[in-house]
Amino acid sequence: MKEKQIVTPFRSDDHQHSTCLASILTAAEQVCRQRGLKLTPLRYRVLELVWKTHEPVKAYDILQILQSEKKGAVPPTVYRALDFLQQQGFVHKLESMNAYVGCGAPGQHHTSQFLICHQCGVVAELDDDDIGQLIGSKTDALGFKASQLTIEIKGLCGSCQQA
Amino acid sequence: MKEKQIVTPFRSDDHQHSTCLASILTAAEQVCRQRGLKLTPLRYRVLELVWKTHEPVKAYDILQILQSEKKGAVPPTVYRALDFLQQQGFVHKLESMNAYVGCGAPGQHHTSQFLICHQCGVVAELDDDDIGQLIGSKTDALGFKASQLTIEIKGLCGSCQQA
DNA sequence: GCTATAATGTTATATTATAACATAACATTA
DNA sequence: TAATGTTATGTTATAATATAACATTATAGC
Repeated sequence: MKEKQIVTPFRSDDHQHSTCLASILTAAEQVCRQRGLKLTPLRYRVLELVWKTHEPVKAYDILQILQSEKKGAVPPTVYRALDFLQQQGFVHKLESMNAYVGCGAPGQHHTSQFLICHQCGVVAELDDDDIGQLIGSKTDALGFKASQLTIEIKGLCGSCQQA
Repeated sequence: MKEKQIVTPFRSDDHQHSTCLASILTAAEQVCRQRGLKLTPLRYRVLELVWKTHEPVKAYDILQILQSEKKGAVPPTVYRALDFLQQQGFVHKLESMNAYVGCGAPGQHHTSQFLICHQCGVVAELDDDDIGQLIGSKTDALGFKASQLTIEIKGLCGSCQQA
C-alpha cells in the first residue's frame, strides 16, 4: 500500500477553498474525537485561521485577528493553540519562515517536505517516501539516527513561472 | 569529478580543533582576497566565534562575547557580520534553531544538508549530490523551480548512541 | 457536589532581528 | 592631495517572535 505522495498540492485555478477547508476541519474534529482530545472553539478557530489560505500564516497575524474578534487574546493564547495543533499534526511550522501552514493530512503521521513559492506564497506539502528513504539511508551510513526532519524548498511554482 | 559528500564530519576523538580552525580561517582570508572583499577584524572575529566549536552558536551569544571584548557591540554589529559571512558562504544559518554554524567548505558554492545531534549539539554538514538530485527531480516533476533548500536533520550522532 | 486535570487567562519578560540614520574608514582619481 | 564615492561600522530605537510563571476557570470522572 503506497502512501499518497502529495499531501497538499499547488491549487488549480478552480480550487474551491471553502470545500477544502470544510473537509479539513471535519477531519480534524474526527481525529480529536477518536483521540479523546478537545478541539475547543479557540483551537478550532486558530486552525481555521491557519487554513484561511494555502499560504503560511504568522502567529502574530493570527493573534491580531483573534484580538479583533474577542478581547483578551495574547501571545500565549495563540502559541498554545498552535502547539496543540502541531502536536496533533493539524498544522506544521515552517522553520525557515517562522510561520505556520495547515497540514493536508490532519493527524496522520508522516514526514513532510514543503515547497514554498516565493512569488505567490503558496505552500505545497509532500510526503515523499523516496526522499525520506534516501535521507534515511544516507544518515544510517554515517551512523546517525535521524528523528526529526526539516525540509523546506523555496522556489517558483508552475503558475508563477508562466506569469 | 565527484564532489566530496561530507563537508564537515562528526569529529573523531582526536580532532585537533585549533588546526581545524586555523585552516578554515586561512581559507576564508584567501577567498576574500580573491573576491576583493574585506574580511575585517570584526568579521574575522565573528567567524572565529562561530567556529569556536562545531556546535551552532546564537547571535546573542556572539554579541555577549563581543561586548565583553570591546564596548559598543550591539545587535546590528553581529547581524551584519553574520550576513556578510553567510553571503560569502563562510557560515550557515540553521533555520530550525535560529543559530549559526561554520561552513566546512568556505566560499565554495554548494547545497548543504545538516545533521544535528540533539545530545552533544555537534553539527555535521553534507553536500550530498544524490539528495540534491532526487529533490531536483521530484520538484521538476511538479513543475516547481527550486532555488533554495533548507534541509536540517536532527537526531543522535554515532558517539552519543553508544554513550 | 468534589476533586483532579486540562484549558485558558494574565502579566511579565526573554529572545531574535531589523529599520533608519550618522559617522568613519578607505580607495579612486581629478 | 583634496574631493568624492563607496563600504563598513556606530548608534538609537523598535519590531517581531516566543516563553515563563502563576492564577483562574471549565470539564470529566468519581
